[in-house]
Amino acid sequence: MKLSTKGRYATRAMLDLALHFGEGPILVKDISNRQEVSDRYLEQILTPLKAGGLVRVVRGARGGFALAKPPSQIKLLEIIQLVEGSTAPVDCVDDLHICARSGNCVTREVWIELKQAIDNVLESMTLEDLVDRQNSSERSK
Amino acid sequence: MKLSTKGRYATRAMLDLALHFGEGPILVKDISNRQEVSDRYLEQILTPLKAGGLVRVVRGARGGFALAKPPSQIKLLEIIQLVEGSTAPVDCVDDLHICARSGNCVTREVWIELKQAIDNVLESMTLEDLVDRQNSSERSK
DNA sequence: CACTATCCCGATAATATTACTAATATACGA
DNA sequence: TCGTATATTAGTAATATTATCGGGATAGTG
Repeated sequence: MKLSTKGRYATRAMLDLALHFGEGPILVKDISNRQEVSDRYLEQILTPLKAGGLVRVVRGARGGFALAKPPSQIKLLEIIQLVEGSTAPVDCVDDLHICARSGNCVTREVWIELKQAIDNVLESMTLEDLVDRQNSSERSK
Repeated sequence: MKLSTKGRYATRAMLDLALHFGEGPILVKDISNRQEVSDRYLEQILTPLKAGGLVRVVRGARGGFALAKPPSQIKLLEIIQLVEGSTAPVDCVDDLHICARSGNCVTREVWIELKQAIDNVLESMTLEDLVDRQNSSERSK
């Protein structure tokens, strides 16, 4: 039940962009430096986020990445789904036909409930929530 | 966020044992046949469940595996934890020190909430619940 | 226009995990 | 003491993940 680095890095990169929202294009290199991850790898992770319309890109000199929408309109679930695919803990949750047993499999029902619990958390949280938390934890130092 | 086959097979094997609770030792081979998984691999999966005290073993002729407690006293969370380790989606949830950023990392708080949501579901469900569901879905055929 | 900054794309290397197999040791019961 | 069954340990093939690299496309800048 581990989240891969894609999901973690993507979330951190998006939070980074949210913290700099409104400042124009941000360099991948700046994000990767602040977040201490490989910039080449981060590029790959940003690609599906661009394709999914969560970030917009300015190419060429003075280019970079920026959120395509305000942080309040980006749910964590969207980020995770774009880089990791479904949050289903088992594939049969999304596609009944990959396992002949799915029709009357009681464990499948458990995995469905699990997915719903996960989605509830990630659906209810936006980048703005993270920004707020970050700010208030900074202030309390 | 995928559950490995260990978690899935272990859950199904334990449900199988629960359905045969009270019938004495059950052969690994019988479980693996019914559940259509490799018996060699299933043995490996049962090992941590034995170590964790969820199943008891009778070696030698007429041996096999059986639940160590009634199905009502075995939570799915215990099964998953024994074969997969923690349900934490990211390692820093269990051990703050594996990442220097953990001290003031807001994404970590999200992963903590996620783990709690997962545990809530798995904690509230026992093997008996699964047996009941299975029986009532059988009857409704 | 030439130059440079920046993202884009495809390939692939390195590593880790998963799923499974093999062989041998050990225990129990008749 | 023999046959049946699990225990234990080591090995491995397949796959997925993580990360790197080279070269190319694009857009500002002077």
